[in-house]
Amino acid sequence: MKKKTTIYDIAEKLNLTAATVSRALNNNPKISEKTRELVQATAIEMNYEQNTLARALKSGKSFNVGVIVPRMDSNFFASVIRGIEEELYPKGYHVIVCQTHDQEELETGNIMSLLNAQVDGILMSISNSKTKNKIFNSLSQKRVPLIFFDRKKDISGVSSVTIDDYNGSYLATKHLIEQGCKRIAHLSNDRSLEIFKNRYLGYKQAIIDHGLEFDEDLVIETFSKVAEGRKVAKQLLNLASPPDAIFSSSDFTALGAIQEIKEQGFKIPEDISVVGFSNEPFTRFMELSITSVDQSPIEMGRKAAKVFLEEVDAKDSKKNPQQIVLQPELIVRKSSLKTNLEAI
Amino acid sequence: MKKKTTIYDIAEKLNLTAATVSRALNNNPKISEKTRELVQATAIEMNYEQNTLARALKSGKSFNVGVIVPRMDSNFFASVIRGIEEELYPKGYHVIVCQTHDQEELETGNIMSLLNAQVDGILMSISNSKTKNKIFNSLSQKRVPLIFFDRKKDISGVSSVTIDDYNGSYLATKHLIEQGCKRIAHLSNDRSLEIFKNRYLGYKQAIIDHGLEFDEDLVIETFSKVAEGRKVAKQLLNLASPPDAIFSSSDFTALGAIQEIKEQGFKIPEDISVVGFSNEPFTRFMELSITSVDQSPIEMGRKAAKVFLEEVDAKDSKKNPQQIVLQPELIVRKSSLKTNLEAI
DNA sequence: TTGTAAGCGTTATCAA
DNA sequence: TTGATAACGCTTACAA
Repeated sequence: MKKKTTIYDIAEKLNLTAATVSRALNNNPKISEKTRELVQATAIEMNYEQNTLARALKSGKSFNVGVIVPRMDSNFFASVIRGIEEELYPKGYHVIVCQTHDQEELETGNIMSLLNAQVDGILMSISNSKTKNKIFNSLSQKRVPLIFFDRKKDISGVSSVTIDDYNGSYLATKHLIEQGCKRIAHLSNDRSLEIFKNRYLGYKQAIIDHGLEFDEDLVIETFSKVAEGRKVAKQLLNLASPPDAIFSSSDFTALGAIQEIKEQGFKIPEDISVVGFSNEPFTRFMELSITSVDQSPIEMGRKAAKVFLEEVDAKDSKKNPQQIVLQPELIVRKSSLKTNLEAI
Repeated sequence: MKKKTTIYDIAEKLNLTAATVSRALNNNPKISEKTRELVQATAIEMNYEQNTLARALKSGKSFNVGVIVPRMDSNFFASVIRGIEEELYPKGYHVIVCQTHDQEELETGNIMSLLNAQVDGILMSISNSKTKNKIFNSLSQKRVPLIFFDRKKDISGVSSVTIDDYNGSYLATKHLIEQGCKRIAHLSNDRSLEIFKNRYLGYKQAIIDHGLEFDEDLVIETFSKVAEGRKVAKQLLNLASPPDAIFSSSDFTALGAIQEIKEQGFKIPEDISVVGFSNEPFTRFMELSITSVDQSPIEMGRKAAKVFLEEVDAKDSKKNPQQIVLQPELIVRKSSLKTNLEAI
């Protein structure tokens, strides 16, 4: 194996010491311009590449950050990761992505794996399962910055970047009301997670603010799968007084609901309007495009990465945890737009 | 900061040396059973965690492998990554995922980044652009195993795990012929990539084998975007003698084609049948579900990871590059299944 | 401005 | 079976 060039090789060739070479390479001020240029030129000539492992061992940093997401094949999370990459690559960091598949064991396991891999920080969106705080405490003990995005937990001292789910939900529900809908059902999700709790609350408040009757029977807790959406829609359609609109906290359940509604012969949006959440690409591509709430995931990723950079630089000084909240945008499409407003 | 426990701490507490502790922890045979148990118990008690960085520095390995994919938000690549994870996590490796977004600069940049991060190997699916062989040569010079999956390049000494695209294509085309289609168009893609060349060739051969006329005008090269599918379908429908079926090398272009066909008032599959490739989840979820070719991505990932493990263990001994080819499966759905065969 | 030397946490080699 | 020591490649006081 062709040995890699080290700073010793450069030092030897130039009759200097490794220390000087190291300084020259790192643009340390305590060095002459001439030496610096000579060293840097020689480094290029000899194909020198820094051994990041050694630097990491010495500095205690790995220049890797871990990103933990429930899954990476959703457009939302993939886009957040993209945003994180955009911000972190230029700073010399690498991004290790792990998926939890919403399983608590995997979530805990991933955190431990990443810690073991010496990541300099963890950016994560927590899973549905109620991961114990214990593991997060061990993170702060080790002084590994933890930043939540999208799905957070309230842990003191931990920063987060989320969207205003409450407002997104409020906007979506208000839109349905303005389209003339009177009995709006809500497909909720594990409300021990803030995002789903807030989506529920925003929905509820919009109903109340507009003088409609809030009916708890129209709120169903399910989870983000197409098949679940079908199942739940079936339940709703069987009610004595079925809804004339469904606002889902997930695009996937919205899709399932749409399939079921159409199959039972109802028209969308005329009979029943549907709105989803997340603005997954398929909501745009469907024959019946789906109204949804966009969460600006790239922006979310970039913001989370910036917070990480601040915290990792802050070292031992007291942390000022930030709670950044982005504003969502309602994208109106066919599934809820009644062109003739006679329905009102 | 609470200092991490090192083997020195354990050694000190037990009046041993770090070397002995290291041996005990690594189940080195040259140690007494008693010491081993004592050390291991103490390690647990003191919350010892191995510093993988130091181990990496010493061994020259990082226990990280890099995975490069065009994008991670397609079900296909996400599933391959899942397969790789399943195989590699138990062996103590971590997986660093990078996306190229089909840009050559990013592809080259990612490889260099990963090398700089000291990955022990790279598993990749190459991008559409014609990445220069130079970068791959530098990989083999550094003795970093490179394994291609799905989208490969023929480089001597490099292993690959692919599916039999030729056969998948052949099956899909044959299926359309059996459904009574006579003029089958093919949406191709950059044929400098083997997968798309093979899908083209399988299609062509099936046409010829079944006595149909092969018409080069029915083959259109495009790229994997929904909007492209629409555009290309428009072209095809404008032909003097339009096709009665479209076999697309991508589910995304198939989807676009379907949108356009329906918009122009044709019926699917009666007037025009459509088959895609990759078995993305949306092909199943659409109101009009789409026939597609499944590529068993998880299996592909696992196989690729296994090849990596073999190569990384082989050390300096001569490599025996493997070319593993998996068999695809045709999943027939509504977009091509004519229930009444009167069309024949 | 440059050199010396210690140290980051391991593992491997040699000696005891 | 265990201990002492060097080495992996780099950074950084401290000394010159």
